[in-house]
Amino acid sequence: MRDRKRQILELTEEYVEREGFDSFSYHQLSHRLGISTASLHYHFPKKEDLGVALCAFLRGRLSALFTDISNGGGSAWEKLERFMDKGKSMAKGQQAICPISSLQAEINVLPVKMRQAHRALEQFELEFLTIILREGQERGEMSFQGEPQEQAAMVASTYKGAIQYARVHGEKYFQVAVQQLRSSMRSQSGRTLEGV
Amino acid sequence: MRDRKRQILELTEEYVEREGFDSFSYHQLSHRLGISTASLHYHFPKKEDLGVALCAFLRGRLSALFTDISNGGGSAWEKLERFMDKGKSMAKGQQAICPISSLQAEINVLPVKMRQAHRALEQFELEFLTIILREGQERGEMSFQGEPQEQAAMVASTYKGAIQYARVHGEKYFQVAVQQLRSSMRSQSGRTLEGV
DNA sequence: GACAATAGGTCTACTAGTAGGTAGTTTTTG
DNA sequence: CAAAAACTACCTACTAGTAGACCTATTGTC
Repeated sequence: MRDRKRQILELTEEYVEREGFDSFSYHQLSHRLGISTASLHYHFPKKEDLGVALCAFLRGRLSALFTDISNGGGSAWEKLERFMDKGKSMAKGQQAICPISSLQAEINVLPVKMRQAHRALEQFELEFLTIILREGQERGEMSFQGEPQEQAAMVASTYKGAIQYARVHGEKYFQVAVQQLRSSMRSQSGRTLEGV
Repeated sequence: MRDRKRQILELTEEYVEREGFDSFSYHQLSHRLGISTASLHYHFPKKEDLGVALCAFLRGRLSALFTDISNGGGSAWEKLERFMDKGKSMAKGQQAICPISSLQAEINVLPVKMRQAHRALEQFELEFLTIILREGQERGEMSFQGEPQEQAAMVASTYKGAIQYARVHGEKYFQVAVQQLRSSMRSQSGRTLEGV
């Protein structure tokens, strides 16, 4: 089995999304996979190694998504929606939050190498979001004050924060928060019209 | 010492803000306070008890803050700023996030009683935020589509999310995100003016 | 084709450390 | 004195991590 590593990483992601990196154990992982903890240590000697590999894994998927969105065409709004699609399914599935947010929340108890990998991952995500917002602003599709980079900070906070809130207060919380976010960026002329 | 309990709770809050509830131990607490872990167990038999007490402690402080803000007068904007002041100092002090957000992030690994206490705490906070936003909207100070309750979901997500992001990306991240949040709610006439 | 040799992956069995928690005793304090 | 608050000493459970044996599929060699 060459994809055992992948299998482990996918399960790790699941646990990170639901419990956080510090809260799951090699024992839980091994039990679910039907192998021993020693086998897990064979693939990822230290838990830190597993964590860094997870960051790389997430980055790969994120990168593919961004390429996909960029090449897919459509308006900036459509791109933003595709960017936020994952969060929608997370809030729906319940119990899970964005793995990047999960790592962010426990950043102070994470091994140093993981912090660096996480930070780069987050930077990467913010830069892509900035590109979408810049396009939206330049084309006059989206309306906001300040620089696209600044607006990206707000959009990311709202989006990730809403996913986290949704786990406690229900799926609807996410939908409502994101709807308000959309309204706040709707171009001036559309601001008095009814919702999307 | 009658305020030993308070002392423990304050230190617990500090740890929750920096590391999370699951990641700190009675040993750390006892070491910092110069007492034994058994003494800690005397005041709070189970860690769950400490967690529930922390929620009550936080609720008390929050309640006092809300009363203070409500009685303090001023515009809805001024009230919102005072609501968000705590986050400002957190982003500045670095290393800390809102304790309520911290608990929110690890909600799935928290004892059941803590989840209930946390949920109520969050509801309480959201309701107060809703009141401020309703006042802002009714007085024409703030501009947003939809119900105040819906906007509160977005504002809370943005605010809490920004504090969390700031711990990784620096204080400025929080300031920028909140500035964009303000801009998005500035009444129509002011929207084309320069920032606050 | 037969025969090692090798490497990948897994196992059992173990270590050391730390977590939360308890029992029973002693000290401090009103 | 009596209650509150602290202590010493311990237990059990679980954590990450290690050592070394074992199996099995491929591969190079005669």
